[in-house]
Amino acid sequence: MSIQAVAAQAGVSVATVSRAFNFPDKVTPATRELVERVARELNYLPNASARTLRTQRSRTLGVVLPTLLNPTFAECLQGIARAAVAGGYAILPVTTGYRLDEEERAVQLLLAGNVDGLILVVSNPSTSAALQRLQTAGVPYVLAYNRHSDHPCVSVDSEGAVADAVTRLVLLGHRRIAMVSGTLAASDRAQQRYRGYQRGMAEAGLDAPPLIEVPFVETAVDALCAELRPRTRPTALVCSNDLLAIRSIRAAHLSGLAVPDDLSVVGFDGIALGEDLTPALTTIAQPNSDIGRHSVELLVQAMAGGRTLQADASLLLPHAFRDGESCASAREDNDAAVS
Amino acid sequence: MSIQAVAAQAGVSVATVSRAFNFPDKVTPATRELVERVARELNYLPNASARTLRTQRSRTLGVVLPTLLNPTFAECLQGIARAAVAGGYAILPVTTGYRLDEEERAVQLLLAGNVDGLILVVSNPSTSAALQRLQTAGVPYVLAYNRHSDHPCVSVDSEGAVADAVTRLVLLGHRRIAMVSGTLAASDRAQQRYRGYQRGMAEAGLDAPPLIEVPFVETAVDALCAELRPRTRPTALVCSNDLLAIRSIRAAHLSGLAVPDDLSVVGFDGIALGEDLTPALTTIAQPNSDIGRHSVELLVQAMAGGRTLQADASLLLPHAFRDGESCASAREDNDAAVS
DNA sequence: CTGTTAGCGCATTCAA
DNA sequence: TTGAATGCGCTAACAG
Repeated sequence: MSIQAVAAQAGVSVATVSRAFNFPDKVTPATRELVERVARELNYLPNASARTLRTQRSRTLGVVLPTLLNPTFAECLQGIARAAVAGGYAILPVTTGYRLDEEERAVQLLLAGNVDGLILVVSNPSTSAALQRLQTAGVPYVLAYNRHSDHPCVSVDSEGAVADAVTRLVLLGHRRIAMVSGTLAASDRAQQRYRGYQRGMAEAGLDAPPLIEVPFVETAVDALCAELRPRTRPTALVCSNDLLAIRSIRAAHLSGLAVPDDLSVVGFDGIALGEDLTPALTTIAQPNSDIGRHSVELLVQAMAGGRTLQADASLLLPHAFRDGESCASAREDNDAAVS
Repeated sequence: MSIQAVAAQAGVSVATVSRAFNFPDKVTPATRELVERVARELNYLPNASARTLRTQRSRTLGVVLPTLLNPTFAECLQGIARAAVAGGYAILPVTTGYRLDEEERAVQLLLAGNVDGLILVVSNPSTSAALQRLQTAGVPYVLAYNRHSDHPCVSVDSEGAVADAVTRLVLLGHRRIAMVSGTLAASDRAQQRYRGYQRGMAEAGLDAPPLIEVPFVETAVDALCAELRPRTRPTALVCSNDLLAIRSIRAAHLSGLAVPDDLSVVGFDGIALGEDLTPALTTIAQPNSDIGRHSVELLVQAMAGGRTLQADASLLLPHAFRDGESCASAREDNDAAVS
């Protein structure tokens, strides 16, 4: 069903049909209605490829995310989708599974698909070959969650947030506070959060035990259990994301520890699911949906001006410490337990 | 960066460049390498829109899902993505938020985008206007999770699975078994699962209390709490999906009930997260990733033959009762509690 | 093995 | 206000 067919059936030229759709004001109300009626009857849909080819714009935004199995990114994507539709854009989401080669492949795919701009969560902005490509291609983009002074980013102050969380735990009487993180090398957020942990511990004058580093994708509850052995176990765990926090709680249970009585657990991300858990997850909540929304708005705004986004357009969104039930005061006998 | 530029730079015709990419065997190794080198130097990417317009195929599959906030569909999408890549297809996922108008809008968008085929989870195959459109458009499609004798579907026997689950609960000594479901009208799966519940109860000679129906999207833990009031409360809950099961466990906790000691909870879906929870979710596990994979394979196979998929190609995949910790024998005093 | 050329469906000049 | 004609980038005849 092409514009030709509609034009023929309506007894007008293809140009008129095109105008009736794109500039309704530029045709007589009579002809417009005629065209619309015929189009409807014929089930006509403007061909997106042809339109993109002709106009050199697709009104589509590419979205590159690590995974949708982490609700954080699913929530963000929903924010992106909503804002994109509102701005008259479609989205084309792709996941990378935290793999660099996939990151590059994704950007390549999206570029070939003529997206007008990109929103991406990359492993590490400093070293991302995908970003390099984008820069040279001159395609507007914005990073979400990532934080880097050379790129336009929409993020939160992960480092400060974690440092604050550590301070809270210290105020609750905790001394042995450990951090659980996904593979540091695979995520600049993990690195920032780890720095925040180190800073918080240092400020409290506490020794930071070695980072408990586990894979992002697999469950690794067993590995976590190993870290909760009685003699050396921490009384509080700061987790680099909510999924890890959930697994840590599981590991505690398997190790015979009660949360929060024997072990406090703090997450990071603020996934909605966390509030429905028992114990409800105590976490540093990011405005995931808003991160998506703002990313779109920044991008669309820049594109409207025919510009690419610059680093100085970066946005730092507020986070919030969300009090749940997975965190409590250190018990007296905990000190005994670890000594 | 167009094929023209590459051709000029390499000193060959555009046809040769095209061949070098699409039929490497049809050009001399020398020219192929030349073209490849030049293309790389120029950062050339074949324009997908132009290619689609010309060939009338996009090598893209549209995917219509209710939401990605339910990990079930995120897991399925991952299966789809993996299989699609393996088959040389890209995917274009869209969510509908369980809304019919969005369902139709999504199909429209994808059709305009020239997808070669669609995988969709619709509200109700019988009444879906979107499906109607697809049929008349003659575009190949397959339904995932939905089950209907007039359409090609990849699904599990939800009804039988829930009936079996009820039987298991009865064997554990439960008599007051209630069902928690999302809005029935918004999902044929919910309807099938409810029928399974009714059948299971009937077969056990038990009275089925009224369905506890809550919204799909909101949390509705409060509403669930209301259903757990002492005098009439069930001793076991069969939930139409894992998210509802999680919320039910939360509601139990808020109501002062222990799971599984005071209340058994069975979910449906088998989301990976469920295994990391405490208590680990007892659930009817669907092979979410496989549902996605098989959907793609069926579709790709049909498209390769230039056909649309017919209802008789439908696949019924095996489900499994996954034993967790949210389910236990009915306690003696439970009968006292409800009497 | 390689080049020339037409046309996919559409938006957009330029004329009328 | 409308129509005719051009070309976006590419692939697929067809010719050489």
